[in-house]
Amino acid sequence: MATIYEVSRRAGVSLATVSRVMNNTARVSDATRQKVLSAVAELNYRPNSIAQSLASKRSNSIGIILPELHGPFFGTLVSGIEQVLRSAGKHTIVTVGHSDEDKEKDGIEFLISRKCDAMVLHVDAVSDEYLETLSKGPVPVVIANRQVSGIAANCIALDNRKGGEIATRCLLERGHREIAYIAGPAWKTDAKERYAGHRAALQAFDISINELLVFEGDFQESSGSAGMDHLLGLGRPFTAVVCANDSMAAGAMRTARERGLDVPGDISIIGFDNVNFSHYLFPGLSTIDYPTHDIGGMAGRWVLRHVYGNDRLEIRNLFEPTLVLRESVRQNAG
Amino acid sequence: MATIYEVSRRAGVSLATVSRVMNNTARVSDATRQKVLSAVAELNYRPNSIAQSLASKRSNSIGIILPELHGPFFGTLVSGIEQVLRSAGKHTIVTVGHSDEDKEKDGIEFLISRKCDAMVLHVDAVSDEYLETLSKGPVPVVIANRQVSGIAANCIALDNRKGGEIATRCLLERGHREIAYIAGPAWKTDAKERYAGHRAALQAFDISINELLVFEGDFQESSGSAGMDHLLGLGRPFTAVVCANDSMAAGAMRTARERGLDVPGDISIIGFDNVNFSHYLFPGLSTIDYPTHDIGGMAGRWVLRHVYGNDRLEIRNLFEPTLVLRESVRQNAG
DNA sequence: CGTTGTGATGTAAGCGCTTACAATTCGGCT
DNA sequence: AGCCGAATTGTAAGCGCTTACATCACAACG
Repeated sequence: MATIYEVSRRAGVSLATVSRVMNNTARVSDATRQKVLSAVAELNYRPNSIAQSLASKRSNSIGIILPELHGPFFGTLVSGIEQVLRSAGKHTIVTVGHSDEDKEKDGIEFLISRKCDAMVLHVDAVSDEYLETLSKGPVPVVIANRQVSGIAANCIALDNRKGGEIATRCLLERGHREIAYIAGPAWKTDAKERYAGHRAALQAFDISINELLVFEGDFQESSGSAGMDHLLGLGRPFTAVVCANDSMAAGAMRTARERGLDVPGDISIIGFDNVNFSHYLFPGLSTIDYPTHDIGGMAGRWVLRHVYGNDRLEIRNLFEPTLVLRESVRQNAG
Repeated sequence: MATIYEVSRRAGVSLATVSRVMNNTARVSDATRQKVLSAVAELNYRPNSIAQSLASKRSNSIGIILPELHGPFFGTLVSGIEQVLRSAGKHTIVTVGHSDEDKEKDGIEFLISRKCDAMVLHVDAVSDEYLETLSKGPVPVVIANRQVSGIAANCIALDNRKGGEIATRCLLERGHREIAYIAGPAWKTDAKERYAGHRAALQAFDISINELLVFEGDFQESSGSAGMDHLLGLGRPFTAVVCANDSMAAGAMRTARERGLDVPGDISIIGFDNVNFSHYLFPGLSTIDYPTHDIGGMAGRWVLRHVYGNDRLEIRNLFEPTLVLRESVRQNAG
């Protein structure tokens, strides 16, 4: 591979000049620019970006850390980030944290050692304090899908609470009064907030929460099934169930059908996330749209703005969830 | 951030010695090793991997290029790659090609300039020749989910043809004789092979292909719906339809139901890929399992073996598809 | 006691680029 | 002609590390 040195020789100019035309970092006369450009073309020269990074202390790469890479959710998120960053000539280094504190920290350390210009973090095992400290450090941090109070400006998230509220309100407005809830793991922030939204909606309708009708799942389909089983076994009547995410809703729906219930005839179900498969379900799953791609894109814009100085970019920190109404929810006949 | 120089000063040894203990690249007495290690700890030193790469001409990073990042498929693939590479201390740079020739080439150029030690490519727009030439170049290439004849050893793929055969055979063995086919885009290699498998299976049962019952879709759900509409409009009887992927199968299934047909009562449907949502469908979709995660993992192993010299690793180039039987396929009563 | 071999450590030359600073050129004025 | 400042180009010092090679200390040996 040709180096900048060979280009400079062939063009008959200095290293610095070549560097300048490559990076458009200073005025160069048209004549020399042409000489350089043709030397570049002849030698098929491509700057070694590793060397560039070392010399400029800019790596032009952004680290991303996610809980997982498979599944419908995170791919969409990375996709959003990558798209805006790539179009600005930056690139992404992706690594996973498996929702494990050590692995998450490890991944972060790794990205730092890789001299990323910034990091986009989607982590759930490390503490808020850790993140606050981290954000004081040398490498800028944007936190996706989590709100850390001390560093709100670095967070790009969905208003989960409002989402939870909308979901339950949708049911209430359709006449449902006995509403069960299949929650996410209580230690996860988003799960907590969705649940808080649920309670707020009930309260707004002057309905007291029946703790019996709440089941704590783990965001997996199987726990949706288990939750539905549990709820049905209670013998307490209910006409609708809110699930804290679509996977659990799918499990719940399946189990309800297996128990001979009709959805939405006997029971309405609403999920959360609007993942890719939710409209494939039968009946189509009503849910709360999670603008994952947009949130990813916004995280990318945040970086462009705060790290690469593109000040014209508007940043929004909190995204609004919206209702997606499909067949799984129906007016309560009772 | 501390540099190796500061560590060497604090430990009272030379740069080289610090480097040696960091990389375990030569014998160092226990005493000095301890001195170095504690200096490292005190300064919280982390090698600058950019500088390492420049000096060693090893970047310890592997480039990945994919058509897209969202959707159920590619996330799983990256996940497989990342997992095995990460556990070997390597990392991944991900970029997308959008199935567009220029973008794919651009992405590849980018990864090369980034001095990746190797590239894992999942591309469909560039030509076989381009890939063959590329593989002769300085950076090793492994090609996922595509078989390029000249460089078979660099390809990790699924036997799509056999998969197509298994799908159709599954229907044939259950008494179906009038079998429709909703194909993928004819210019995609995998679509072609799956279709070839379909025809082979029919042939093995001495059934001649009815071209009328073949519809070319584009792998999207909507074209599955369109395909089903088209087929039903033909007025020719058929008792089963093979879809070249699950998304189209989902569309076909939905449309069949909307037209008042029972799946699998009136018509059996089988898909291909076994994507995450296929078991969420109602009825559960029978399909051909695509071991995406394993294929990704194998691509990672290929790199470990051929680039980092881990010779003990076994490489398999062709993966066998397997049948996943769910409710959408039933014995033909007629 | 001088040699020699061996293991441990140090020295210093890059890796390919960026960038502060110095040098040069050149047009416009007086 | 002589001078000045702006525009252009060149020089060279790093960026933080790896690694070939040199050096050193020391034990074993004849």
